[in-house]
Amino acid sequence: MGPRVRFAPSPTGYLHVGGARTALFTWLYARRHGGTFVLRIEDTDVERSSTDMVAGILDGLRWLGLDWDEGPEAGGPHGPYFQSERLVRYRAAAARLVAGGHAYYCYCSTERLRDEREKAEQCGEAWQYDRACLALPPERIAKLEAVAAPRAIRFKVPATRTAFDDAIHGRIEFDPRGIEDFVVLRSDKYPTYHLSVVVDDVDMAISHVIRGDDHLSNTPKHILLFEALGATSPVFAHVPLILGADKKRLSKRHGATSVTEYRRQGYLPGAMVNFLALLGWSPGDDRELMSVTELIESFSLEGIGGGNAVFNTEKLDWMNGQYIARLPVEELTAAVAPLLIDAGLWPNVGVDLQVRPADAWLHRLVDLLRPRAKRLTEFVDLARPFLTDTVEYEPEAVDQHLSVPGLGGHVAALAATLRTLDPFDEPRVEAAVRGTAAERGIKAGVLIHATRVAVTGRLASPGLFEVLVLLGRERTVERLERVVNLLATRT
RNA sequence: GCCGGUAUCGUCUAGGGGUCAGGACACGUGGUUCUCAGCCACGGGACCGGGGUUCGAAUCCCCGUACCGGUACCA
Repeated sequence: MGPRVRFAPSPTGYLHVGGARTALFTWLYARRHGGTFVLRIEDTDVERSSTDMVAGILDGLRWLGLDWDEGPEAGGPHGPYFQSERLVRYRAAAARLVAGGHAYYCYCSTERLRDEREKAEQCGEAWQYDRACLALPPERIAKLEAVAAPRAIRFKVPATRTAFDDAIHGRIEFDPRGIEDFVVLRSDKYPTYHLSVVVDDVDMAISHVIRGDDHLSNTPKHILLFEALGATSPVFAHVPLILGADKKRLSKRHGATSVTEYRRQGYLPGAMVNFLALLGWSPGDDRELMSVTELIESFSLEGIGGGNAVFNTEKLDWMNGQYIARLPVEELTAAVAPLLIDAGLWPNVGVDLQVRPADAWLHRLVDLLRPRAKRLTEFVDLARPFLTDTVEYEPEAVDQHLSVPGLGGHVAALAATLRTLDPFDEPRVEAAVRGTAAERGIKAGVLIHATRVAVTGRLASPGLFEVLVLLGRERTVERLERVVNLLATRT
């Protein structure tokens, strides 16, 4: 039996990169050890949760390739996997705690608690629940019950020290005096986070809890609950948080925080996974570009560092570029095509494509463009000159390369040569361009640059001869002649 | 405030009582070249501060500082 681990997001927002990384670590751990990855939706906060958010989170996980063995849509023997459907269990557990003397009813009003806290705060002190309801006389309780006074259930924190060995941080101890008698079941009969996680982790037989560092301080409460419920605590591993460039907790201010957003911006799931895996975790050697298989093989909780990590978009960009460079053409094209379609650039091709297989041509284009793209979305702009016949000339390009004296004649000569060139392949096109330049007594570079501007309108493009061949003879000649005319009108 | 965590190039990190403190991103220089990108080579750049322990500390211990998290009838 392998370990049972879980990822338990609350659907109050989209899948955050921090959550995604926690999910990734958890998933890697399960896959590494032949365990079970459970997905549980913590939607007890009905007000803030929504089914749209759930769908978004599932989509995000699927996009990253993090498949779950048990959970929404997958089912499993420990369901239901939505906390909102498990309320009876929490209430039963809370009742059991009361019955066992581990918890007690609390009738204190939120106003009173708030006032006490404020009062203490004014004196610069922290206030902890004073156990006012722990020793309520029976007749007082009877009276309160008679009027059905709202009551919450508080956990009676024992005076023993709690300690545990965190898989990432090592031994951690807590003084019980720092922990107040926290509420486990609210007066509205909804559980607090502490109760629901523990009950669910027990029910779902979770062996390892891998979660964000922000839960480290809650862990003693959870351990106390596991004990009170008669269960053994799972192994805990608290992974450090992801910060923004200013070392503050990553938030909208830092730009994109949801994986959906990164997907939209043109990042490949493989790159995202690879990048996230290396944020806070290291295989122990110098490897950086790692396939999912390699990640699984090398993953261990010990490899996770103790400190928070800054989300470095530049490195993500680099890594994405690496993935774009390595992805098989078919896959890359399949990923890019929808973007071209959305931009209205495809299918929308010139005459040449009537005789060429369109997909093969697109493959060549994508291949030509890929070393220049860090994100998929960049393909749209890069591909534009190839997919539309309206050449937009960049002013600087025109200034720099089309204002050469006598250029019209040179370009016209090149157009004439190319018109009859057959076959129209790279070596011949190159020879034609260089030959024309030589005949006309100008440097090849001058003609090359002018031609580039003529056919793409831009200062930069892939290698010119490859561009011309891909464009085809007719479109090349047509664009060259357009420039010849342009230059003629100008002078 | 109290409790907990963390601290190696700007960033992600490896390492760990004796190393030229290694790699990657970013940056700089050069090469390839028709431009850009890419690719290749080279370069600058770090052990938070102070005390201990030790022949020797960046590494172990303590204190401090900074940052992060928690301190709710949020999760």
